Amino acid sequence: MGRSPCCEKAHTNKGAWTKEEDDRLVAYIKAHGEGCWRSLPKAAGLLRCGKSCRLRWINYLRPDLKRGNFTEEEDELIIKLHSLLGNKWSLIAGRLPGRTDNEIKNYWNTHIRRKLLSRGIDPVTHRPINEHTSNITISFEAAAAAANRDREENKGAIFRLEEHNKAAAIGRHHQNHPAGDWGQGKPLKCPDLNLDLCISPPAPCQEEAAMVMMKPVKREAGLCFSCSLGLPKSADCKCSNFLGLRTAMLDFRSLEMK
DNA sequence: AAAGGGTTCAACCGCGTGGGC
DNA sequence: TGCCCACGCGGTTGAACCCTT
Repeated sequence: MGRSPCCEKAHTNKGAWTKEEDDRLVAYIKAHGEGCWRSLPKAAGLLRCGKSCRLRWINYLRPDLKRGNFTEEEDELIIKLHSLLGNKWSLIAGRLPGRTDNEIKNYWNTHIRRKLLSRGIDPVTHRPINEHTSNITISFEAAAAAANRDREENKGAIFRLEEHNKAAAIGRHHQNHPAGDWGQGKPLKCPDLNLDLCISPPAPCQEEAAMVMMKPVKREAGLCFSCSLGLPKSADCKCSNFLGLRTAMLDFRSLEMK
């Protein structure tokens, strides 16, 4: 027994949307707002399933969509976020106002993957393609192991810093790789965001960080350009945020929350 | 000009999750 | 506590378009 279908497929249209269908959907949502996708098609007089309506609205009809080509700035931000979050397209989209997860996913698969490959970077691991693949550190699954290995390699220095930061109930953003080094022809290293994701019970201010993470970043909301891209702080930077996070210990479970 | 292969992207599909009962 | 339902997500598909020969 399979899962029951989300709608009565025999009486629904499929494939490309017509102008008339678009108009009906837009008019209905303008009048009644988003939500109740299952009942929306019938109410709006559309022969579509709710899922299809939702997707059409979110990916194409929403008035706040940016559309048009991605900028270099957006490219680099997507790459950095992907190295941090993996294929969490909705989370990545949440950091790019006006862009949808579907759009970013498609753009990644068609443009950025190739761009990274041409730079000699594995788009999955964000490591140089010829580097030994056992050193993957970008996934959440590997984060704890990577943190341990980093501690070993740095003879405890990072660990002490972590302990210090834990005590101060703030996270870490110790970073000393010039952003310009990345992808500029030198031996390529993965963009070392150095977020050192840790699995730990939330400290008091983590909840605040989690709340911040649930909302899309608006760059004008106190983030300088460098911080919004995850680059090292500039001399005149006064931000206490990184990628929309307060510099708190980042609990990856918070990242998953919406 | 036409054929064929490659690319892009809108849309679909199935599963996981969380809330309500 | 367990079930059901609706929603949201990520992977996949396929039609339309583009490019090369």
